[in-house]
Amino acid sequence: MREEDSNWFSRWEEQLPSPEELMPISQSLITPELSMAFDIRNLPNSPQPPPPVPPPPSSQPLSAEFDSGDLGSGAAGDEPARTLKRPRLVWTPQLHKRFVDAVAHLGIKNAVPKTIMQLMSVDGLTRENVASHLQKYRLYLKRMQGLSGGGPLSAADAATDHLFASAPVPAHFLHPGRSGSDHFLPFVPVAALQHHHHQQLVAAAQQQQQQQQQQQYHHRQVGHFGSPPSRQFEHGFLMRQPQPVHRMGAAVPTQLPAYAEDLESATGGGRKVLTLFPNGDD
DNA sequence: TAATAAATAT
DNA sequence: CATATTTATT
Repeated sequence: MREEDSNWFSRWEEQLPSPEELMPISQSLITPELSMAFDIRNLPNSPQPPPPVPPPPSSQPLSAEFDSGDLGSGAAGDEPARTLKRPRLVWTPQLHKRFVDAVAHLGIKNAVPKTIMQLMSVDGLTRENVASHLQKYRLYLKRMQGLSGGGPLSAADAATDHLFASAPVPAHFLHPGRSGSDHFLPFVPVAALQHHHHQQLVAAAQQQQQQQQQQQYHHRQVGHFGSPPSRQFEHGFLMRQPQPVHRMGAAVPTQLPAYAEDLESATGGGRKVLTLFPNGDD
């Protein structure tokens, strides 16, 4: 254990905390804000869109439950509704695990950002996120190949790709051209994820956290407002709804269990970062 | 400062 | 969709 370790270790502990312990905490951290349906998906041609989308794009509205007075002190004219830059997505090990799982189930051939994203069914996750991560993942795999064969473990690898190292990499990924085709798929490595612990709480927290996401990135350090609305449990779960996949030659195998997302303010700086984390088991 | 990670552009 | 480049964060 050297000082070097403490560097990434400090942030690491924030990524793999006991969800059960964080749950109660999340409840305290949650802060009610404006609600916007960013979950909407623009469908080019929607044959029968039964859109349960009550909240139209007319959002902007802030509940103004607390002091919505001067949000941007000095920032005259803030345009929250539009021009909303999505917070930096933090790929947590669990999320990456799900990513790898999705790729493993889809196969290298079908492992395209779009399909992966759809299979992951993680709300808030966009194709760009998956694409970017996928590219990094590929590079990681390529590097692993080069080192496998005589090259010993490089400390740099473990230190640089600790995130990827956290996720089990299917052997198939390391062998592109093998057995002619890579359309095999024995079974899903995804064991059994049936932990319904207090997902409700997580769900509620996530719901509120989503709201935070849309909110401006001001508020340096958001303490707890201590206004726990008791009307958030009726929203079912956070997992993405069974999105009917249209325009797909081969239908995806099946959606993975379910994952919720959590928004956490990393870095005391105040930069809001969206950290989706699957509340399954690792 | 440099390095890593994600976002964005090509 | 894949790759390259730029930007933000550590």
